[in-house]
Amino acid sequence: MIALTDLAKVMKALSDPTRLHIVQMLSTSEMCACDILESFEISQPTLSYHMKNLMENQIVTGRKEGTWMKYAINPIVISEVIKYFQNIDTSEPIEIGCVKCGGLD
Amino acid sequence: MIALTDLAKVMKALSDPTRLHIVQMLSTSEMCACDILESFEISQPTLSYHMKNLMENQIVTGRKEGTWMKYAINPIVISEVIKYFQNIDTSEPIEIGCVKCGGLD
DNA sequence: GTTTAATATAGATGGTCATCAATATAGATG
DNA sequence: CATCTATATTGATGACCATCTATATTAAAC
Repeated sequence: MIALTDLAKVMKALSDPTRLHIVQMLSTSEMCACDILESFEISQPTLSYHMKNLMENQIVTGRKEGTWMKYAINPIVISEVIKYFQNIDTSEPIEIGCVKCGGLD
Repeated sequence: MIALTDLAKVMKALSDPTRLHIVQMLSTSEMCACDILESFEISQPTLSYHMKNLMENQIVTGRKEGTWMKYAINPIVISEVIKYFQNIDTSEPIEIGCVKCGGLD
């Protein structure tokens, strides 16, 4: 199971609409930076900054091919994130009742 | 499907270790603020700030019971988050090849 | 080897965030 | 109503973020 601090970093990396959109684009195919850039209204350095962020948090991988940088999703981290949220989702909310305020009876 | 801008807000709300931990605690039972507070080394106003954040982003619900505020997970938003990631995960990465750099011939 | 194309880095800037101490509100209880 | 308890709001602060322009690096191509 992924550590909470690491998960928080992954979430922070995904807390920007531009990066979320990039991840979505990469889910269907590996892409180079130049092609990703065309889909956005941001400058080239800003895209580079976003890609660095996504790579540092293991969300995407990058490989150099000549002058191009080809980016792809890292499915391992994605499935770790899914595991965490499925764990949240499937835990039946139980009425335990807290120490001070009671709750059930 | 949830909009990317809304999803980004949810992700931002979940990009803090304290809030992630709170969500994890709430996954097993509804809790009052006072009990949540005991698990952390933060001040009461800081917890209140985090809970407001989680509520504004629909991640948790809150109901007043006397002086106590009882918080619970909102499973709907959690499942929306899961949907996004599953969509990323299950899309087979296809080598499409970009306009400029080719890829597959 | 000079030019051109793709990407990265540096520096600056306005904005947002997590936190705290202090104070306010709201409800229960004597 | 005075008091105590639980929670919320306010105002301040240092840290981090997304973005830009300008510049550097890297690799291909001529």
